[in-house]
Amino acid sequence: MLQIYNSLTKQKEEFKPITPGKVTLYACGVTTYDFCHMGNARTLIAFDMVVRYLRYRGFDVKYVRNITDVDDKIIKRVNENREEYYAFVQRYIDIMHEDLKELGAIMPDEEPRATQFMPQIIYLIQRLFEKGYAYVGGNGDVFYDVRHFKNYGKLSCCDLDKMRSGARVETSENKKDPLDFVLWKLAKPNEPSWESPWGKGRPGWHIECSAMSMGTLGETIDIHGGGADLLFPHHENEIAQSESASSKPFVKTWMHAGYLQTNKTKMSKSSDNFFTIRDVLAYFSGEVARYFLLSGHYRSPLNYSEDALKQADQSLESLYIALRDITPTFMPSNTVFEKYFMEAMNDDFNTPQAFSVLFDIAHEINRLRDADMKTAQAHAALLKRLGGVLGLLQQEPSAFLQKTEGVSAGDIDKLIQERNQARAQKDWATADKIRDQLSTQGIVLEDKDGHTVWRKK
RNA sequence: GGCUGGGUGGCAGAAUGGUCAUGCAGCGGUUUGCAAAACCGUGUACGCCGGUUCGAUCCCGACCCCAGCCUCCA
Repeated sequence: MLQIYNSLTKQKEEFKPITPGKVTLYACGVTTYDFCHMGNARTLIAFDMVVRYLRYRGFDVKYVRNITDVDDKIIKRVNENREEYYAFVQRYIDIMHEDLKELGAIMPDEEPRATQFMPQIIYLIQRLFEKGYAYVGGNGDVFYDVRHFKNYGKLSCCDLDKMRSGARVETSENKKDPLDFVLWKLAKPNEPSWESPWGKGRPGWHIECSAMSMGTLGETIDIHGGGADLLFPHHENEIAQSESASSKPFVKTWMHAGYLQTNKTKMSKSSDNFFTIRDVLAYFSGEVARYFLLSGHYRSPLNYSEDALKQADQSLESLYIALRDITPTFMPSNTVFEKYFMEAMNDDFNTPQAFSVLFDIAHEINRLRDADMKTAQAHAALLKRLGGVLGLLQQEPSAFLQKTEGVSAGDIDKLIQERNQARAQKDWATADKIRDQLSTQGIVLEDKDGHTVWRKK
């Protein structure tokens, strides 16, 4: 039984899709005005893992991840760069796609962009007017009237009046209530704009996701999620808009990924403590970065450090060593490993626990490979399959273990030959000298069963 | 001020009322020409103080500390 923690009810619930066997899932993507950082990657990879596991469990998942391509920050950057708007946005979309590919992410089935949903957005705002939830403010912008929606605050669990006492809520004479938020914002000069019944302008931040979620997946969907920082106000506002327009529940299960931290504080663009995906990929492979991101439970904070990445690299290496020089064959029967793996993942996607099962299988392969190659091969097949559910271990082991920089495989083989000639003559001094030489170049040699294999260190 | 999560061994990071997380690193052993890898073994970990209990890291209460949201944020 798959259990998922629902941010709306604050508890784990048995997951039952609205339509048996099918899952509609919407993940909030990124705003494309800069390189994605590892915090973005964490959330993106968390949902990637969720989709993969749901599919492994046999669900027919429709996976939608949006792109926010209208936004104040984008406009600001575009004007600073004096760049053409769509060219700027497209550049960062391409970069995001490249980065996510490196991290082994699957593509969503649909990737809607806010700018492609203007008619739906405008229609949604019209519906909100008809039902009395929208009004034109003092400055001509269109606002959502939170006072009208009695369930406002049900996700982020805040009392309207208490939130107001926080004093960090910006007041404005344009709004009826400080918490009211913009649905449609009138354009200023040099801003991209779209025609609407309320004048040329652009949508507010939250309305686009409501329009895209309902437009691509329906008015009530199974899973909607994003980073924990979207709980309020973004997701709260999405609920308000969507449910007051459709009079239906918007989302059954809300999922939120925990923060990636650096030095125990949240990694974010505004704090200037972030590392982009590319920063990490300059030193570690995408698979190592992915392993790291999944090495903590998706809802827990995860601490980013170079050391943590190194540990991920080492861990992944030992899994690949188990898969080295072995041909995965058929699935083994009667093993308890897959059962344990599923139990871990069924418990709100407990990837750290699932990892421990992967290591159990790796140990089993290493124990069996001399005594019972056939069973070892079967376990190798299982390890690769379960690793695949997490988007890991799909490379050839040699591709992971022998990724060299600076030294060519041909040169290494030549030196290994020389060394083995020396070894045959028991010229240990020469042999060790060659090994030390390779070692300084980051190459480790292993002598086994009369031949020598190498890997990067 | 309101609200949400946390505090686990050198590091990362899970579960759990009483026998093992797991990984990385370390140590001892087997193996090896020496190594490496692998295998076997190895650690007085659970913020502080009370309480419940035959027994608590895990339940309850107080306290301390940390992070986060309440403003753009994955």
